[in-house]
Amino acid sequence: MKSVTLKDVAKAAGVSYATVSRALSGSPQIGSETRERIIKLCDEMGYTTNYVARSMVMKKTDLIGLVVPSIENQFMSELAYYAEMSARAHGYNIMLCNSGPDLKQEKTVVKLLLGRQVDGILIVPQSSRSYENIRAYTDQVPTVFLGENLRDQPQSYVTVDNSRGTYIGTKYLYDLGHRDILYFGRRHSTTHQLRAEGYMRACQEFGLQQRFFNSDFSRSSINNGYQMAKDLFSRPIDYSAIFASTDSNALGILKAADEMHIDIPDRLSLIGFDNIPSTGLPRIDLTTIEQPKRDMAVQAVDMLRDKIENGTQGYVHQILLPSLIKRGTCRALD
Amino acid sequence: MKSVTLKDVAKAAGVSYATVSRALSGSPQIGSETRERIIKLCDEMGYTTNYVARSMVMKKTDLIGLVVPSIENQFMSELAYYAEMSARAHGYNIMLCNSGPDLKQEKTVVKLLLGRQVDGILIVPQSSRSYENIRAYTDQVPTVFLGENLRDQPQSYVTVDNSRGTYIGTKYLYDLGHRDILYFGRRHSTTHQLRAEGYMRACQEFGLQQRFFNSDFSRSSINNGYQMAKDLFSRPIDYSAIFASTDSNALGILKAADEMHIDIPDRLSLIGFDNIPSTGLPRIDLTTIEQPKRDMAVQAVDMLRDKIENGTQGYVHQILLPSLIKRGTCRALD
DNA sequence: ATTAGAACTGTAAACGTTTGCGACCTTTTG
DNA sequence: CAAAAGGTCGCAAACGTTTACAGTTCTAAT
Repeated sequence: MKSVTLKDVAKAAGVSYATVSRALSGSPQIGSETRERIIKLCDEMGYTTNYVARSMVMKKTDLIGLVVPSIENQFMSELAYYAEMSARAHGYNIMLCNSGPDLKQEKTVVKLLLGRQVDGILIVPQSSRSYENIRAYTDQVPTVFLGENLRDQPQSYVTVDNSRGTYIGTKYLYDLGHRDILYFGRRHSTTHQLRAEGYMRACQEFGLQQRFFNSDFSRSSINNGYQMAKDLFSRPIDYSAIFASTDSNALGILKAADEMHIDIPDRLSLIGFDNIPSTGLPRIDLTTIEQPKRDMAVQAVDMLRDKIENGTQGYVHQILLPSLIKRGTCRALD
Repeated sequence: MKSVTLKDVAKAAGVSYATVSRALSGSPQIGSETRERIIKLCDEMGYTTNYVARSMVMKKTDLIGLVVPSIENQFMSELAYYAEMSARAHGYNIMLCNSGPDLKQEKTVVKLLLGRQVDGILIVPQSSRSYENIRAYTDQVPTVFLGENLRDQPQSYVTVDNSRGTYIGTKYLYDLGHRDILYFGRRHSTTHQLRAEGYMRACQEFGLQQRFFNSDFSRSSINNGYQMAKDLFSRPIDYSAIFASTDSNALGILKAADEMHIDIPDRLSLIGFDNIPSTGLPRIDLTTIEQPKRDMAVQAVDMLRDKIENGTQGYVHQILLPSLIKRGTCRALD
């Protein structure tokens, strides 16, 4: 359990431990025979450099704190996957924290990460209020927000063009012949406001009536969508398509529709948003708007690295393009 | 960006920094007025203790390395979620590493975690060979394996009773009247060998013929299952039920069956293993065997904590009970 | 008044690195 | 042949904590 230190190999090599350190770090002021001898010895003795000691003097931990509301969420776990891969490829490790449902815990874990001396923080915020929530800390450490649009807050973030996503989605439905499109979802967070805006813009452009059905749940989940959809379907269905603000909601709608024998897509077309893996499953085959999660993740760590390594001070709002994934839940009318 | 240290608040309080440290750690040998004054001051000055410095002297980082093949996998992200929550509740933070598909990278990240001085490692192994793969490191740091059965290797692990899982699954099919049950999946890893064994045991007990269709893919994914199932369904279907060794495979089978108009469950009953969230989706509604992921995760961190904090030396094999989740893909015959 | 003891606080070492600076040795140059 | 230059290497400080030990002050008892 006792690990071998620089001092140990120095003693074995008959040099000072400064020399060993330099040999390992490839300093030019070390003779090549000495270097090779030392490196070989390190290998034999199983030396691995102690990163916490190194962090101490370097004032840099090569650690990125990743805070997500819940890693079991498909959207976030995919972001996390690409973020970790990309970070590690650049020498950083990820410290993972679930911020759970409440803002208090989000604040707690950010504070905790600060104590851990992370070089930067990558955060998938719980809501648009997260910015206010952790503002006290964001000037103490490079931070980039991921997945949520913070509008013109003075913070770096990367997100998709949510408004454009719903726009191209409704345009798609319009082109399919739909004239009565219901928008299903909440509009509390900025992200969802923007999604609603894209729908509204398309409606205006194509001369459609704007019709909203708002979920009052704070979190969009399959079950919440299901509950709301049951309510929705208990009333007359005088629309031919539903645009669900998230895939989770769409899945809930799908469940309710199946239960109430409302055929999707024959009776009703349905489109979601996010393109979480579940939407591609057999029988589900949900038409949706893709968020380029991989690009989002790697761009976010690139931005963070830039802040960390170059001390870049300003903030950048990176808005990536969503795309339409045509699958089986939308049908052409007539 | 410059953070405030013990020395800073010591100067402000007019005491030595040892006193501040003691006040914060609740040492009994500090006057209560001094303590409160110092604590208040720390608050005002925004002091947070530097964990890397603390780790240096304490020889303990309160860090647990979590290595999973891929965090985007639903099974693993759920394990990770509960593991992180439970770990943090006990004062530990999680360092996340994806080990990817190859053993080399698994070894690399474990080594990396060692350099980071983690107190322990929680690993969801890529296969049963992972034990051999990282054996060189498992005696340098407390380690527990999660999700894979290592049989009687001298290592701690927590897993489900895989054999029992397939046993109760086939028994369920038998009770439903099925007499020709095909087992679909590979048998390379120990886990899958055990699953096959449970099926075989049930077949023997109920006098059924054992019928295997082996996937030769090393990873079970929806697409691999789909490819194999297309092959399978191109031959005569002289069985009434399929036991898929994983939910992913089952989902692939479902897709192929739908495409080839083989009705599930009417023509064919289908049962999976793992109970990943996708199986509960509308229209999917896959009958499956549940792995108690939450219990597995918290038990694993409990075991790890025990090793870390009490220096427990032996190893324990924790085998949890699987359970049958009855859903819509199995039908009673006649 | 002296002192034993308690209560509190300060000093300094230690943890394992990195790196500026100085020292030594060898080689080259005038 | 002397001295400058260049190539190697060691010394020691620093990073921010924790904690054993020593030191100081104060109370209370003799």
